Amino acid sequence: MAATQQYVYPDQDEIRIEAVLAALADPVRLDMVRQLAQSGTEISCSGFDVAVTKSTLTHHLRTLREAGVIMGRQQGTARYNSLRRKDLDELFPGLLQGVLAARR
Amino acid sequence: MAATQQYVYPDQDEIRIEAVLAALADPVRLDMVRQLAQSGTEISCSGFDVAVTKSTLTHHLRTLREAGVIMGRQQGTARYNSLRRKDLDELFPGLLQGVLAARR
DNA sequence: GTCATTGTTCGATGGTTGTCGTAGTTCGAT
DNA sequence: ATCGAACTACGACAACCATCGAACAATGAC
Repeated sequence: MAATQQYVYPDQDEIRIEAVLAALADPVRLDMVRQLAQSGTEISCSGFDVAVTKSTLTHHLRTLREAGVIMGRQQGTARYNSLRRKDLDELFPGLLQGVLAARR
Repeated sequence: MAATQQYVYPDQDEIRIEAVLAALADPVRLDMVRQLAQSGTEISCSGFDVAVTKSTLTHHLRTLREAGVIMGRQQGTARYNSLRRKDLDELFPGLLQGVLAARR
């Protein structure tokens, strides 16, 4: 199922800081978040520049989604992912900014 | 060895964001950091209010120390731990603030 | 319909980690 | 010098997790 399935995203008040931190702690996922933040737009699954297989990428996207870090929009066979920046900034003001300020 | 041993702390420029995030992602460690931030002072190992055994506490303190989140000062048999707030704020401005803003 | 593209799901696997109990070490006080 | 208090170190164990390959599902194009 490449597309039809509808995912459940945590409401803003269901986002837990521990889950967000754990999601951001992995190098691959942190890189994905950086790419999302830097692009400022949506990125399709295949659009991420990461050195893992498709199935591993799906795993990371699910982790980020369930933590409340990203949202997904379906279009055709493609799924476009975007940062939940507003939700995160409201809940944890400064967190994303601080994380993204880290030198790579 | 309760005291004599000198630990090596990462220099500020050796602190990696991934390690900091992983250190903060654990509920017990996050709670310890919250206690440090709220108290504004040092807390001895036995001064933390956590529901784990001493050996587990030592493990968490080591994780926080090696990630660059805390420093330790030896005095007698006690080790006083403090937040490396200045180092973290300089490296990742807003991160600590955002994490601490999270509702418990 | 057939096929390529896109993404998910399902084991399996190896590595990491949080937890504990036990033992050991250092320091200060008696 | 003996004792207790404060931590640390080590081994063990269960749980979790990042990774992959292979198989599957849905969409769009031909």
